[in-house]
Amino acid sequence: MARADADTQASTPRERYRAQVREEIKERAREQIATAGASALSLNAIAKQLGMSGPALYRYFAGRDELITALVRDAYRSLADTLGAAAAAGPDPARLAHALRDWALSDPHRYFLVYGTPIPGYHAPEDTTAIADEVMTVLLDACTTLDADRPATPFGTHLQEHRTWAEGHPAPPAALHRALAFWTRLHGVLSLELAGHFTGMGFDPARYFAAELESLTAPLSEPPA
Amino acid sequence: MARADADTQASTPRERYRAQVREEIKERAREQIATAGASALSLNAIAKQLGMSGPALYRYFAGRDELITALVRDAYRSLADTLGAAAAAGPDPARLAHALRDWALSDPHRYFLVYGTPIPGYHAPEDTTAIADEVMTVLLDACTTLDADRPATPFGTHLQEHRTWAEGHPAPPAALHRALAFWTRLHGVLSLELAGHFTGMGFDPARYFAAELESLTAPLSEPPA
DNA sequence: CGCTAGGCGCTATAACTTCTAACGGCCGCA
DNA sequence: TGCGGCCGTTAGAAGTTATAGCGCCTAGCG
Repeated sequence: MARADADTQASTPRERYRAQVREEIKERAREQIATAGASALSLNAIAKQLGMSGPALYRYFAGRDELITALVRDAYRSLADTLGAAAAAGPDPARLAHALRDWALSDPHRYFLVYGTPIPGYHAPEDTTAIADEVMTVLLDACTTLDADRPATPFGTHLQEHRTWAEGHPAPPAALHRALAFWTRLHGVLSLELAGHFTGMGFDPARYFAAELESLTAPLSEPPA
Repeated sequence: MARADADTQASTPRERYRAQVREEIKERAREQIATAGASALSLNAIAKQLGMSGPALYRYFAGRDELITALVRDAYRSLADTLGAAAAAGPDPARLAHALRDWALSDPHRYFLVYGTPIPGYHAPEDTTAIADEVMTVLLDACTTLDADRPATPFGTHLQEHRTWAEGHPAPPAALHRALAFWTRLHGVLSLELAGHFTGMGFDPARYFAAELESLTAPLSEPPA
């Protein structure tokens, strides 16, 4: 679970207390987001829930934006840890996919903190892009074992020539292409499922996810239909 | 373009004026969303831009929610019209895909109004689900011409047994599967691209979109990598 | 042509939000 | 044991959504 947040480890009792309160604030924020959405997050309400009044929260977070940023970073971290743990059990893409789906379903709002509608003014801090790289590396590892000596697709060669996102990774073109497809196709399914766009359509999202996964792990072919 | 909104056509001069003001309010709202995001939409600011003050807007929209709902419905309508127009030029899935991408790129925020992070409390009005059906029908038409007599995939047979989303449509199982994949895969690419998750990765989003599209239109195979 | 009812926009107000400023008390460290 | 710094407080400014009630102006009817 890798629950050792960078916040939690502290030396002095003051810092320890501070980290604890920060964590509790984030917990309440998560609850609030789950019930009313990220846009309705109210610092005042959180403070009231914690028994302290209004501006006290500003000792812990510079403002609403910084609180949300912290939540986004935690979500990214949680995703990377989850996929990392799954990868540790074996570099199987299917295992990764199901870990991703379980992670997404276990807390949809957390998923949307990472992959949801972007906020125009908001710029992700550098460390989140580092975590994003981490995620891509895990994916690339799994795909590299899968198509070690697969011929390159046309788009794969384009990726080979523009692989700043896989700078130091030894993945061949086919693996680059597959990793990218892995990411976007599974996101396509999960994002629509979590947003409720499948409700009332009748079919089983889990089975469709499995079908898409199969199109991703199949040795070479597998049509969409 | 199908710019004849249901609002615009009115008989009495009063209703005409009212519809015009409503349209202008929505226009300003769109501008504001484009620059600051939907969550930062301010009725007060809109009113100020229109030269009238605050509560006057409530004559035209019951509140922030109803304004956003109207914008969502317009966005849905625009999407359905765009795809419908593309389909009228021929039931080619590739044409539909490019129409979709052009539509998405021409106004990313409009795309996220339809497919973005859902707001927990918010329930889409019935007519939007009707429009969603309309979109799916266009997709199913295109896919039906493509695999009229294609053998059913395993998941395709599941879809065949749970096709409440394609109730009256004559699409065969293979077409059902392909239409669904069309939707989710292209959404996967577009959603990540519009949200900026591809920036800095180096490759060309348009080429990747084309590659995914090819995986969707290929007669039977085409691997991800 | 004139009169009236209703839509329209206004101000005032309430309740809410984020966030800054200044004050007091407690806690931990030396 | 002292004292510096962190913490939480209240007060307040500026913003938001939304309601209430007032007048004007106009469209439409007699």
